[in-house]
Amino acid sequence: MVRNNSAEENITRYADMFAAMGTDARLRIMRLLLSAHPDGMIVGDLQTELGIPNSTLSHHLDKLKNKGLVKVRRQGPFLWYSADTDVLQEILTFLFSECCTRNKAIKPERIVQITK
Amino acid sequence: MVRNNSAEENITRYADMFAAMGTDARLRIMRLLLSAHPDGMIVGDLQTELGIPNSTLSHHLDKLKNKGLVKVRRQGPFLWYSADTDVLQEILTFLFSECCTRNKAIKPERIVQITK
DNA sequence: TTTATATTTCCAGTATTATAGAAATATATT
DNA sequence: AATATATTTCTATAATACTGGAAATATAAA
Repeated sequence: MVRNNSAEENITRYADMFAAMGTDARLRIMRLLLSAHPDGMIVGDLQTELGIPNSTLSHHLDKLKNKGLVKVRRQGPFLWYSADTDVLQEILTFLFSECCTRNKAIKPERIVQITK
Repeated sequence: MVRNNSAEENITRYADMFAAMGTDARLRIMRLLLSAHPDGMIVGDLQTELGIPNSTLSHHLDKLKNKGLVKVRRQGPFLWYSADTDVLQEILTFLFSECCTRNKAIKPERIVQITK
């Protein structure tokens, strides 16, 4: 997929991704998937871990998938969901750019411990 | 304000902040305020710049203020809104921690150009 | 081909959010 | 006090999103 990378033309896309992470349930899903990276987790285990009804969980996963935050692969009867780290990196880079690079509102060293 | 800083107990708070940045209008507001940091901008100029009706803009600013992303100060008849960089730094640190530190799903150098 | 398990889709109810015109409030100026 | 400007609050509507039970689908195993 060819992706326009100028911040200006991607605002809506970033806003949508923030919205996708903008509920308690979905942010917890992302955290769980990151903790299980790169394998990810199957839906059933997410459900057990989070205590969310299957259909509700399925809707959340669908939204995360649609906004590009997670990927899925099937293995037999199981669906393995995993965090899309390329996209998460894009989000981090966007925020970092807006706050630290473009506008120097925040000093990078307040976010990253730069070890020499 | 004493703030619990363990990620686990702050998930809902972070989710709310992502949701606050999760619309086109509000993400554009944040970008504008960052570009005008640290002074910020008055509501009228935001309105002119973004072309949003005053009452709609006021609701968006209210949400951003409530979730802690912006601060306000009055100067005569003008309200100056500015990005709360302490809170933005918290968000960046949270994301960085989840993706890079806690789980090593993303390498830090893919986000920050570390210049020596 | 029957049965079991995993997950989604269908459907619907409820809640939340976004939008914006009009009226109200707050501050300043004359 | 009267007027002007800035911004919010009131009020309402429409749109979107969250939730979850029940039925449907997909895969595998016996």
